[in-house]
Amino acid sequence: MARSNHQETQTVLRHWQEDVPDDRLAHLIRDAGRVLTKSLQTRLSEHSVSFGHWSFLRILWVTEGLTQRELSEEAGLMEPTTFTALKAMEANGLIERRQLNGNRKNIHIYLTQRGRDLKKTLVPLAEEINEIAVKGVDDDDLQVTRRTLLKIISNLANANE
Amino acid sequence: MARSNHQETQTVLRHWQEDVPDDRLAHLIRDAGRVLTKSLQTRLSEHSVSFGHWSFLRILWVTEGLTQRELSEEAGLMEPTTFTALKAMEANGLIERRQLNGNRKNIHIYLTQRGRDLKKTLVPLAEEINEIAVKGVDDDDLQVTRRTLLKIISNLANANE
DNA sequence: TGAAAATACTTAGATATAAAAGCATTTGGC
DNA sequence: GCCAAATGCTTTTATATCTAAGTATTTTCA
Repeated sequence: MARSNHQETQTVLRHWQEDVPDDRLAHLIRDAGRVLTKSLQTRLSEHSVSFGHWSFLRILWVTEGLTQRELSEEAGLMEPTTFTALKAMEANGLIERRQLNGNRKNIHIYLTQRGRDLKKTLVPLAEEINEIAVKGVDDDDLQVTRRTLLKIISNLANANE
Repeated sequence: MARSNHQETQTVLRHWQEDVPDDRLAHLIRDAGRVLTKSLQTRLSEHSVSFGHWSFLRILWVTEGLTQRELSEEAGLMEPTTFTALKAMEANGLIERRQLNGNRKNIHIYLTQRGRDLKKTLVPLAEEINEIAVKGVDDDDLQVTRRTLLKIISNLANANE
């Protein structure tokens, strides 16, 4: 598995060193995202946590009791995505879905002890990947990259208005 | 549709202007990729082309007759992804899958006239999105961003060895 | 030359994600 | 206080992608 993973990332790399198509920046950004996601996914799967669940755990480790909708906003994902992920996480014993104060509409999400405990195991994995990813990159360059990506997101947000 | 798209990208934006979690660079890269993909997807769908099909059209506009495996490599995607996409593209009349020279193993992919003609329509869409995305960004910053992303991909490729 | 190895495609099943539409509940204004 | 609008969750359906495993074909080499 590490093997084919390696081959795959090598392929992505070679691709980028060779031909440079017209919409290359978009393509490059997507590829980087894919490699990052896959690296995390591989490590998380050793703890039976999927990438999608990680996104919500991260938020819940900071704030429990949010509604599904609030979680969607925080995660930047659509509600059906959130819904499906949370249902699975409930089934896996990572969270509980509770209705409070007689309100039958809002569903609040709380971690189980198991979900809470995973923080200590999983956060270091993400930090490790970040360290690996940016090794040898100037801090200045990272700043520029962050700024550029934010600008791209903002430009497209306004254009899709 | 443009509306909810807008709201969604706005949500992503707000998210990034507010809290800054620990693995923020990875998250930021993925978000940028998602916004870029969605922008292209929206425009492509007006021509009944999905984003997945676009990836292969782009390659085929440069070189026809590649095998499925070669296309996978070029696109940086796994074979089942390629297989499924090409089957659908064949059904949509964008490509033809042919066996040559009595070789019953390799399948070579050719564009139909319709597939070929789409180039004039679709390439400008991608160019437009790129222009919008990088508007107001320094050329130098773009260079730095490209270099940084490449380095990230390369770092992770080596780490997954 | 015939069996083992390598190659190429295909199938099956899983995850991540979204759009659209439906249903139930709450809220706000008259 | 009631009804219309807004809100929040759920279902359905679709796309994009992967891993793992299966099948068929070609190549290699003993």
